[in-house]
Amino acid sequence: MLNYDLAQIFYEIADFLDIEGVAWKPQAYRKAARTIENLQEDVEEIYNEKGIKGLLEIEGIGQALAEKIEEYIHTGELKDYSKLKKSLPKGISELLEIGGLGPKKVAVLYQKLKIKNIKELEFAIKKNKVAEMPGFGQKTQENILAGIQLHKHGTERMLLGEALPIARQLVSELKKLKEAQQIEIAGSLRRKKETIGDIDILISSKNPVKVMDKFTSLSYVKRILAKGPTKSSVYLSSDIQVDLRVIDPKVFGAALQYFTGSKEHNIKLRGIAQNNGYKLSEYGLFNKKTGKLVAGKTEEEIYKKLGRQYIEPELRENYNEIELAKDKKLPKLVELKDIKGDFHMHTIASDGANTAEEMALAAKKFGYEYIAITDHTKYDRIANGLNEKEMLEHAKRIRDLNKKIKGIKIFAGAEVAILADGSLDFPEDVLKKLDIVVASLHSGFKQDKDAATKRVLKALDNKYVDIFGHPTGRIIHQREPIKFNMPEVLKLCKERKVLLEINSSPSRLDLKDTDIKQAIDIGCKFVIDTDSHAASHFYGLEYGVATARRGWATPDHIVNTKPLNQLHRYFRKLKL
DNA sequence: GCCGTTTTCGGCCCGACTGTTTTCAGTCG
Repeated sequence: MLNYDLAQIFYEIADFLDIEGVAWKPQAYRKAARTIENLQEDVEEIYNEKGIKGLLEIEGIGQALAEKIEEYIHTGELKDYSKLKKSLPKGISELLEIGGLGPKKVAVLYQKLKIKNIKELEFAIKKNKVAEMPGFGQKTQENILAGIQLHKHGTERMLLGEALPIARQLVSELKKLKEAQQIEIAGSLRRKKETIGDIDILISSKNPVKVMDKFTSLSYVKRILAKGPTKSSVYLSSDIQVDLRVIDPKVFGAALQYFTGSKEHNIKLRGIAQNNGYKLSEYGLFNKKTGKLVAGKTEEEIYKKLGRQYIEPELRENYNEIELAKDKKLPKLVELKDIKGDFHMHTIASDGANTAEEMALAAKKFGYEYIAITDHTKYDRIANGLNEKEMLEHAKRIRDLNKKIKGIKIFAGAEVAILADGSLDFPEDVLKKLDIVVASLHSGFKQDKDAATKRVLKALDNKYVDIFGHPTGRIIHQREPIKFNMPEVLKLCKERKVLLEINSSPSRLDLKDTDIKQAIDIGCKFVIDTDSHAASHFYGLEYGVATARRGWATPDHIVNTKPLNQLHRYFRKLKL
């Protein structure tokens, strides 16, 4: 995929042009970068199929940028980009990553103080040089220094599964205020992105000052970045930024819509508002001519006025949802309450924390109708994987649990390792004695694309494999997804009726949203599993469901929304 | 640099907060 590299280059060009003080072009480059980054197809394929014309069809790509993409496809280089890189020093774009520093200030620092990177900036601050610059001052200098510290601390985004509990705790604290009316989480957290940059919370209240005072004095607030009557920003002791906005109850829906984003979704929606004689902002939808408020109390009425059905937050990424909403063609997304079971979990037999019985009882309490217990196999020694004999004995004990525990069906399965050559860790005569087989990659993540594709295709061609577990093997912030040919593997899954797992573990979320969308287009089916290693992990199911929703999945795409008596349609060996 | 039911030229999302300056530019989301 050239998309990622090209997008990064366009972003960097935008930064360079910004520092040079060039107007408007940076926005155009950034817009193009965002579009390319989010594109489903590879720009190189588009170019190979339709040439420059195909590139021009992409939103935000005109003649000049299309030619640049063409140049990059042919030569792997961009002359204009190289030129810019030569004229400005290398570290300069990292200066823009520091909070409080934008292109104008960076330009001043570079031109007047010859500052080219963070190190030189720190040195200049120590000598008090920065405060003396025009437009700067003592306070600005301090803020830049604090920004440098934060930048060093790591700008890594927080996992959805880490941020959501923190946000919910804040919400419950703020709910105690009698001045607070409605209160909602907004931003990427409401859209349930896999990682979150900061937490956005909206409150409607007629007494903003009181709300802000309470918020900024919460015990886990470490530093106040800004405090005003409508907006305050703080850093928590857990090093995450929280923005709180106080909204007039009359336009709470408009604010919620605006602050939920995404940016791309909102830009598109504003354009539609403009074309229809409206102006849309966080303060409501206004008639452009009369200036009169026409909608704002709820999100629903805003979308309705703009001729759209309501769009779920998880879909608001400008992936065609605004167009489909016009014809009321958006899918009815799967919900947490639709999920009736779980096909992937571990016990103390391998690397889990609870016994099979404890897991089954907890699963029943959680509301599941059925589960499969799927411990590791012998190749995964580090996870205390079971050999064939141990697994079959384990399976018998699991099946026997059904006599003891009523009100939940317990299947005996295994999470079988896919070996480097694509063979499975257990022979077929053992696999066929298990109710459910999850096949997963736990090694060889550095294989090249061809080898990995062959390996996965061979493994999934085994007629006893029911589920492809956490397919890409990625661990967010830690391990890249394994590089196999995704469309080819998805096609095989469809043909062989292998179910794709959407793994709910917050650091996996694998398949991820965009892969799920692609798999749906190809015609695949899924299961949403928790991969629980302890009874408490069932509560992570909501992250898997959120990811499925971001991938446009409906209940019909997800096999574990089906009742127990229909499961035999999706699993070959299941005896009910 | 992009784009067009206001436009092939002249716009480009828009409002809050901060700090420096003293009426506003820069930054952020």
